[in-house]
Amino acid sequence: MLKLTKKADYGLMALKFLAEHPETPAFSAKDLADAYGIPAQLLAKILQRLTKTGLLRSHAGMNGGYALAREARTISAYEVIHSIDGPFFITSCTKGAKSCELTPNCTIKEPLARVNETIAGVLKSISIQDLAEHEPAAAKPAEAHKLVALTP
Amino acid sequence: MLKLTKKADYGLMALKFLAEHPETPAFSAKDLADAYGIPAQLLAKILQRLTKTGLLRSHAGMNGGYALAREARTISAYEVIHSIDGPFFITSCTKGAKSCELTPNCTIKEPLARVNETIAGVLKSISIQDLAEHEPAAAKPAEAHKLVALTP
DNA sequence: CTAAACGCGGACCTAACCAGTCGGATATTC
DNA sequence: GAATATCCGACTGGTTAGGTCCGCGTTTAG
Repeated sequence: MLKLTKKADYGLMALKFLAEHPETPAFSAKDLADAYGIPAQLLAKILQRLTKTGLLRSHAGMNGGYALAREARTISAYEVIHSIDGPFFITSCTKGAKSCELTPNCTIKEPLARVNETIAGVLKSISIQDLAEHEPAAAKPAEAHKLVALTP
Repeated sequence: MLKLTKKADYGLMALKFLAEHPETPAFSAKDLADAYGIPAQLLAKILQRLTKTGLLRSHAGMNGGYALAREARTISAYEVIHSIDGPFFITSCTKGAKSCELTPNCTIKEPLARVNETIAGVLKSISIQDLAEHEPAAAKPAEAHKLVALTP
């Protein structure tokens, strides 16, 4: 179906919320969960993952919580999704040294991998800041065809 | 995880195979399944779907089978995937009249919808013929930034 | 005309995976 | 030391993808 998980959605929402409130030093998982009606414990685990991957900074104890580790402008949607859902690939053939297990000539995989990179490129070009601003100005046309061109 | 289903993969493989053998009038589901080591009955159902959506032409009886309904150049990967997996959306919020059920301001959905359209555009720009040719020349740079530009 | 080869299509099963929960441990502040 | 946090593994329940089975309609070869 080509859709990303709710966890990734939640993660993006939370980061977007943090980007919209830069003055506040930290938000607890519960604060963020309440803001969007997300199950608190679930969001907590997501935020923990984002902390482990270096996108968030956490602080335990009272008045603790989470804050962006970097500037919102420098955090891409790709990083968030990748942190939560792991590496994604369009091709269901799991990549790596072993190509398609049984299928000998899965030549379909190759052009689809280009598509995959294109999507990744688009996602990388979108920052959390872009999400926070309602007017989404992203993906400069200058590098657009570099992203989309399938012939290197 | 953002990956398309095996069924869609199988469908693309089958269409690619048909595009590579335009001289042969028809291939049975079993022929195509054997060519790639795909479960025959499963591929059969996929091909039936593609027939219903008008991408393939079927012929029952002996020496029957499937053939492309149109020229390979005019069949896009998007159509194939859409036929098999149905409409896909990046956002896990199921679209439609009802927006995000509980979440009041899921502003994240809007820019992600742009990404969704971008992906769809890339997929639409790739034809079965492109898959069949090993050297994949797709997505003319001319319309590239039209696809990627998130600000209309 | 009959049987083999084929497409058609519903019902069904199963294994994986996502979403969400529970419970406990550790850290920090007051 | 009590309240408020993060941290983290384990467990469960529901959905869906992947795959199978079986019976039916159609066509063609012999």
